[in-house]
Amino acid sequence: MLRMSTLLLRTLRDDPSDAEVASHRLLVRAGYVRRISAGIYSWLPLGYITFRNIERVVREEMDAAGFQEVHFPSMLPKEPYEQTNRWEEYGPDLFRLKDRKGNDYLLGPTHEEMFTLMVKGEYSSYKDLPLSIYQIQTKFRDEPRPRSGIIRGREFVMKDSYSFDTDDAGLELSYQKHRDAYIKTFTRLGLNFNIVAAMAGAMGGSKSEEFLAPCPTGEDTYVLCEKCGYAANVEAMVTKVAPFAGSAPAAMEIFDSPNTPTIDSLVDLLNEKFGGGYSADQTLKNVMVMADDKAISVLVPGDREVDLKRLGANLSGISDLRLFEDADFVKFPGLVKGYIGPQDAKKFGITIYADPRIVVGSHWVTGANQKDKHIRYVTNGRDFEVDAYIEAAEIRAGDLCPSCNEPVIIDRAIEIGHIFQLGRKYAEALDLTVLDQNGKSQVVTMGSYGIGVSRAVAAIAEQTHDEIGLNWPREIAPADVHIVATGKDESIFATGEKIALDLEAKGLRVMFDDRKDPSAGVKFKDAELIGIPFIVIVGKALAEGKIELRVRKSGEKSEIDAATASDTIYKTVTA
RNA sequence: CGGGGCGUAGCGUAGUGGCUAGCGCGCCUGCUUUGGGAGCAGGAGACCGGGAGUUCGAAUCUCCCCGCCCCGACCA
Repeated sequence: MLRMSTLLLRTLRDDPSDAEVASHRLLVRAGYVRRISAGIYSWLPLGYITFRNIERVVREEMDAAGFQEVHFPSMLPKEPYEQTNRWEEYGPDLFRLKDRKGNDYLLGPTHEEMFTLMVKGEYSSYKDLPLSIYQIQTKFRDEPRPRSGIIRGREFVMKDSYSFDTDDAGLELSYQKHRDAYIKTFTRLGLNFNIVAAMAGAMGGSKSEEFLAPCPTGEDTYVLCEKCGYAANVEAMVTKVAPFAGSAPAAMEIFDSPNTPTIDSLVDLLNEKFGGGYSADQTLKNVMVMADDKAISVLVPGDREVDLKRLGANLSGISDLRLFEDADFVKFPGLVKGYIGPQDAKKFGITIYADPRIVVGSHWVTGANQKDKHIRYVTNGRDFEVDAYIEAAEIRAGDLCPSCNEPVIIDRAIEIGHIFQLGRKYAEALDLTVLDQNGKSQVVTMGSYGIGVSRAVAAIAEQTHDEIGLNWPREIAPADVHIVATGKDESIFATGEKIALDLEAKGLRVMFDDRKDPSAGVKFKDAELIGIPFIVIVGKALAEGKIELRVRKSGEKSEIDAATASDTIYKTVTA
């Protein structure tokens, strides 16, 4: 039993000045967490109970799926991370330290290397696979910007799993098993979530999906089709286009266009010159980008910007992307800033990437590669060739869903889980092989799967709180029932105590506000703030043999008989 | 890393060169009170983020440093 008279808990009446998002504000006010440093938090008793409840649910679901739990140290030697090149690649996000002999260590940001080596150390036959193992572990990442309380911390707890298979079909199966286990886990945690297509990107590998908990203060933006349920990370959103249906255009025609530095000014000029009917989406923007010191041109309709994040995610093998600067234009004298068109790109030796909307046969108004001149009827396939189509244009609400053609919305969410088909990147780097049926060495293929356990505390708080406080689903709440004793009569406290003990005997978890001093109002406010799902009030109604039972979520109140209170409460709670 | 804001008691804050740094919450003692953050009386708690400087005098002005929050870049 949690007794409030002795519980290490001090609720705050005012919002802490450094907290903005609801979960952070309420978790601090209700005495669940305290900030130690930027992105580093301590858990007080209520918070730690809640955290462990979530951890327990995650563990139970992983075990139920047949995954085995292991545990690695947080502090790890540099060498495995050098073998996979991540000692370098991770850059300043990696917490590094040295021992007294000057050897390098790191605080693990994620544990692919260690898991791979563990399997390598124990297994060497295809008969041992498939295998899925996991740990629940504190991770360290020196984030450039920790924020939103425990949503993005520098120290956080993650459940990370890894699957090991001999072939792609096996990996797909392991991936699906994790996907199913994640669905069960998040459903049990009471979270609303969408599974969205994501880019595997920096982790290497192919298929990847994110589990996103929608919430207005979330930091991830994603695309959602409310009609068919299609959901995708902005980077992974696919543009659906129809083939060009119009008639063949006239030959290219150059025209004067002084003082038209922007698309808007160009559209105005077009309408003035050619009698109206032009809009920005008929113009073609040639965005020059430096991709690891190679100049590329990205074509997008004039009404859209290039989204460098999308471009980067869809261009494989490029580590540094930036827009052309003046110094770059100097290196390409043929490119007239503000008047670039794709029709001469071959001459300049520039690779052309195009948004899928630039379909073969479509014609565009674009720059004439001469100062103060534009050109129209520039036709894809006739006047220029696209080297590769790429998803690089910005995504907007109202863009069409690639699976059902309805307009999509853009929504915000907290990322609570991520599943990847990693492939053989780590197994190759660390030489994890098994012998197959023919006695031949096979490189193992891997999947990697994460759940933000500490982050889930905040995500659930975000999705379930209301104006007056936290509001936990029963399974993860710090207790099932919060009994408030209020009044001066000793029988009130004795009755509260009796009900608490009865409920505990029935297997419920109880928090008992047995404090003598605080007034009724204080106790009610605290109970609402703390957010245990059922609140029982033993107070002045006891004189008439009544006790009040409240449901935190709905605010519903009922009077029950004191004599049979624990039975009634038990039934209501477990209903 | 760029832009903006902030740092005064456990929390929220007032205080733009002048007395012993003020108030609310919380905390301690006593009395009263007990169904919506009670009342009265008394009390404890602050090297005003740190350092250097200007000044007769600095929380207040100047410089440097540190820390924190928000937006962006970046990232689970």
